[in-house]
Amino acid sequence: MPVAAQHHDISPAIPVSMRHHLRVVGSGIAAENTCERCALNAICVPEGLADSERQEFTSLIFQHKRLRAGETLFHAGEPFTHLYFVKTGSFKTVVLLDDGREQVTGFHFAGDALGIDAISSPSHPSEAVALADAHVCAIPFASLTRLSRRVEHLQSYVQRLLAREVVRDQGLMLLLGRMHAEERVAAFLMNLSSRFRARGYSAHEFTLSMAREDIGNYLGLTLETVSRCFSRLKNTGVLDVDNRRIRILNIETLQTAVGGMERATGRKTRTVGR
Amino acid sequence: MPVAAQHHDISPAIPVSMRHHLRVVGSGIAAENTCERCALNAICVPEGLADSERQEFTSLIFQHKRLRAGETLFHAGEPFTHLYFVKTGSFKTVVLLDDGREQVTGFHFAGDALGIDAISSPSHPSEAVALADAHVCAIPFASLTRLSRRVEHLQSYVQRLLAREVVRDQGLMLLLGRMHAEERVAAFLMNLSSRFRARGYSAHEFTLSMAREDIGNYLGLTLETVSRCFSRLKNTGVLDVDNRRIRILNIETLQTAVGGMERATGRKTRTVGR
DNA sequence: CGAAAACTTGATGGGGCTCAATGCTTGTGG
DNA sequence: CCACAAGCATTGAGCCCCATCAAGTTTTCG
Repeated sequence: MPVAAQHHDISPAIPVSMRHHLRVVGSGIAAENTCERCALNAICVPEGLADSERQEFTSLIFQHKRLRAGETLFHAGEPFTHLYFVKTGSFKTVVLLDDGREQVTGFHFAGDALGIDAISSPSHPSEAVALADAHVCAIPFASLTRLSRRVEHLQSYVQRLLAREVVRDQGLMLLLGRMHAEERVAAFLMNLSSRFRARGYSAHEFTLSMAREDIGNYLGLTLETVSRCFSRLKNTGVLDVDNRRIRILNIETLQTAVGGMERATGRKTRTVGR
Repeated sequence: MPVAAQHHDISPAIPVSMRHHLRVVGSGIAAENTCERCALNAICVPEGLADSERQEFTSLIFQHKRLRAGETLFHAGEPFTHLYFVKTGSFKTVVLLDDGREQVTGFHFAGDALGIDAISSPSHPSEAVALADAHVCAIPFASLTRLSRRVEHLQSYVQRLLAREVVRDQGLMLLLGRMHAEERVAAFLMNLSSRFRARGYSAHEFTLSMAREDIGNYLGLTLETVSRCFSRLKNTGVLDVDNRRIRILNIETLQTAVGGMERATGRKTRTVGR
């Protein structure tokens, strides 16, 4: 099975121009270290390392793991051993409540780290599920910690991963606490758009790798509400939505839809912000 | 002005038996280091340090700052220089949206750290406001980083602070995304209860230091809804609420009110979780 | 192809927001 | 010390956004 996107691989694959860098020897686990030639090098591998240190870092990655769509990379409560980096495909992370309720806390694409929230815990507080066939690198966290005692940059690297996660979570809290349904959906799309652009994909046209239900759960809405918001944005000419294919036709309007302007319909302006 | 609680200091003060440890010389900024005799020593100061290292850590605290109720410790966007620990009083932390909307992301009491979310950022992403007259210790973060290069335990200490914050945020996301109003209020009270117990105060009886509006903002509700939930819990005999004075009469019922059981009233059971 | 999953769209109702009035608490100045 | 103001909290009435329920349609995949 080739690594390149299949017809049902709806995740944002690495751009064609870069794909040859990602070839993995054999199937399943690849022993060969390919970081230096990996397209994601600049994203995963910390900056400011000396060549020897950089080599030490990349040599920590001794597992390349494959997952099929729907498979779980780690479950909540499982012992925390590795930090992961998404190479291809995409993931959702989910936290669970005792009574079975779930909250999707994030979507993760090529270059994103997985398992950050387990740092300093014995076990994973959340679980990570592949949304499409995926491929990850695994770094044993104990080794990373050991190495970071000698290599100064690595210390702040882990710190930066954690801090970025805190700020990201705060943004989601703002969304969940203070935004209306349509604002949440607009914010979600803008977020995807800028992340895809940062990875060298189109910011205006992309394919969602997650179901409406996952989006709804992430945004604190139902799948029906998400679907209706998509339709409304489509009818107002902001988006073109065809199943999971998204084309942003008017990114300025979408951006203003995030902020608190009065709604497009001439309804009474709410004092916005519950 | 004495450090001990005043009649309008409605924050959970350090228990009377411990107060003499907290006396600060003069007013304003105290130069003298008092960590060794501070009641919060076990909470703020990292464990597992050698005596000399512990002394180095506490010697970093060269500022003790006082704030009156309503004053801001740091604003969003301000350069990040210090990590703070609450000695007395209480704080709320708030993140801001461009259009003026705010989200309260947490309440912080004696022993809690402030400014964690600014680590690895040039500036504070959130702001911290004193809810009552307060007193904090300030640690210059650059010095802490420098020291943590030599002292191994300090490295994981900062990491643990950050990681704890991530997990805390995930809990709030679950609350904001998946819980009903009354569940949110119950969860909020249970959270306060256990934090007060951990600090040696009563878990059943305490005084809120924040307004209904702050609680509502924190929980993604309006102040009216919070007030109504309080009243309902009072009428069902779970709580005794008198303004900001809270007495938990039936902590088991309050706990079950957090999880997803059907509502107390005989209403139709919802499939819970939007 | 056929079944299951995913998505869309409509109808309906309720939880919580909005608006509004009132009571209570705290702080201030005469 | 009391009156007054300002802020905070409670309570009620009305209504809207979005969850729920229910088809019907499209897509996916064995």
